[in-house]
Amino acid sequence: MTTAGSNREPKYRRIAGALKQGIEAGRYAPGDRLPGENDLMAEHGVARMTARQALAVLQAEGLAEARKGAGVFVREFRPIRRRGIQRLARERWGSGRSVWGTDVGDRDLAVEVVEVAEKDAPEAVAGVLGGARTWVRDRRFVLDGKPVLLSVSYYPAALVADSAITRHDTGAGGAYARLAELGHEPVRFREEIRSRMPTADEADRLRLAAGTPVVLVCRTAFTADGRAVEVNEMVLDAGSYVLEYEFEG
Amino acid sequence: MTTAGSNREPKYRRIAGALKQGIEAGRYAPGDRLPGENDLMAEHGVARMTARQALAVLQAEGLAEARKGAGVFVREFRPIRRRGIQRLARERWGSGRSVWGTDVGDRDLAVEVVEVAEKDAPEAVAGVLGGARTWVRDRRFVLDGKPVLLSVSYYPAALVADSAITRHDTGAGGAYARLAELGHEPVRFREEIRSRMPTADEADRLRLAAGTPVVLVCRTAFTADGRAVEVNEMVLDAGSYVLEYEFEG
DNA sequence: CAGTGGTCTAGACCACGAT
DNA sequence: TCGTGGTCTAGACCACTGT
Repeated sequence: MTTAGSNREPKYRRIAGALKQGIEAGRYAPGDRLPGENDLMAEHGVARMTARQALAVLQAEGLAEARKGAGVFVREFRPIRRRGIQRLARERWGSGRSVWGTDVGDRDLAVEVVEVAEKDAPEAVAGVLGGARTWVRDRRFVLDGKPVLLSVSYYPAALVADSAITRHDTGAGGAYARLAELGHEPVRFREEIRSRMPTADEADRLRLAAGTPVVLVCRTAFTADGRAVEVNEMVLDAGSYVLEYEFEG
Repeated sequence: MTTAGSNREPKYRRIAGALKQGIEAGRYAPGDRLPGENDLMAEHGVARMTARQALAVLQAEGLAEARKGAGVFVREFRPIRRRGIQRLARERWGSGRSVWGTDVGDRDLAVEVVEVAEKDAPEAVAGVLGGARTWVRDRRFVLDGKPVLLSVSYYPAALVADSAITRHDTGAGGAYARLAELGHEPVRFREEIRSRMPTADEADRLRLAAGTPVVLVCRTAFTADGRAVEVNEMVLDAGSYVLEYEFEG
């Protein structure tokens, strides 16, 4: 087969490429349904598995999303902005004028408290906090009905045992206000960031489409005298967030 | 088929799960070869496509990597640490004691200059810099022979036209030193971070295995009077980096 | 060279979503 | 109910890697 000319690109890639072009050219807008397996089989004269492979490429790249019994649809990207320093963010310099324009989000954010319990922290966290015995606050953040963030916070048990941090509702000002009242106000923070594909559990709890990575943010909060009083491990839906940090050279 | 008991997990997932367990349990160490398609077909009595699907799961999750003609291998994760504020990073508080232990990297880092040219910047960048006419520095960073970072920097053409920023070698201290000499020293920075699956071109230029996301970092540098003098768009291999930021509340 | 993963076919049955 | 994507089979040929 294959008349003259070297066609060394696999069929499924050619098909995927054609679909991608269609998306970029705007022939398929975000939310639109793409041609289905049967359409591609007929149009390109290929077997079902080949058509599937083509659609799988778009899904793996995060461009499309399959809905069982309905079709494959073009995905949308409307992330929310998370600022490292909220206080400074409102200063005059450089305000507005961000490269990735995103809604600041006055949307409906719900916080589900999954669990609050006294537990041993993982080894790496225990090393930072100076002891394994911790109170753990496990929460999930849901934006407009879509889960976007899993958050697990660890506090040294000896420090917070008698505070509202051990209860579902930490009260006004949250855990940091309670730490401050205890004489351990966090004033400095370190955030470590990486990204990878989600585990099956993470994909489930964040309801992630295939082809969506997660961003891992690990925040450590320090008091003025350098003691670590909180480690917060967060798992973010990468399609829902843009992180922002500002600092001086 | 399927003797008693509801086995509603697809075969390929069961097989993938078994392989994952093997990795977690250490039966397959990083770099080891996993059972191949033929092995899985024989062991589980399935068709080739099904065995492939199982192996595809591990690759999509970034746990394994296929090498044509050789096999599928367990991947390793040894990222390098990139600090937002190098100066402050050496202060006493909180030094050491990071949650994700990673080599600070005294490894061999090569910088390839792909292109230095005067060009129109993309619309979003032009908006930040206050004009589309820019000098563009396109570079690729290679660590121990493995590409880890693509970097494209934009500078207002009117500002840097006569400086070494327009040449391949910017000289001692780099572009920031040249900007300082021109009276436009960058003193404040904003970095915006997101993550997604790579485009085919990015995967190619970073030699990414399937199942590896990229991290996008967009840095904007401001002078003391609030003028943006550089926008640097970076594409990082997510498997090669941990980003770190420190700030005060 | 033998073995590996990569691509592809032509069927099949299923669970699910919308109508 | 009908069309969709999801899973699976049993074959096949190819290009590549290693020895």
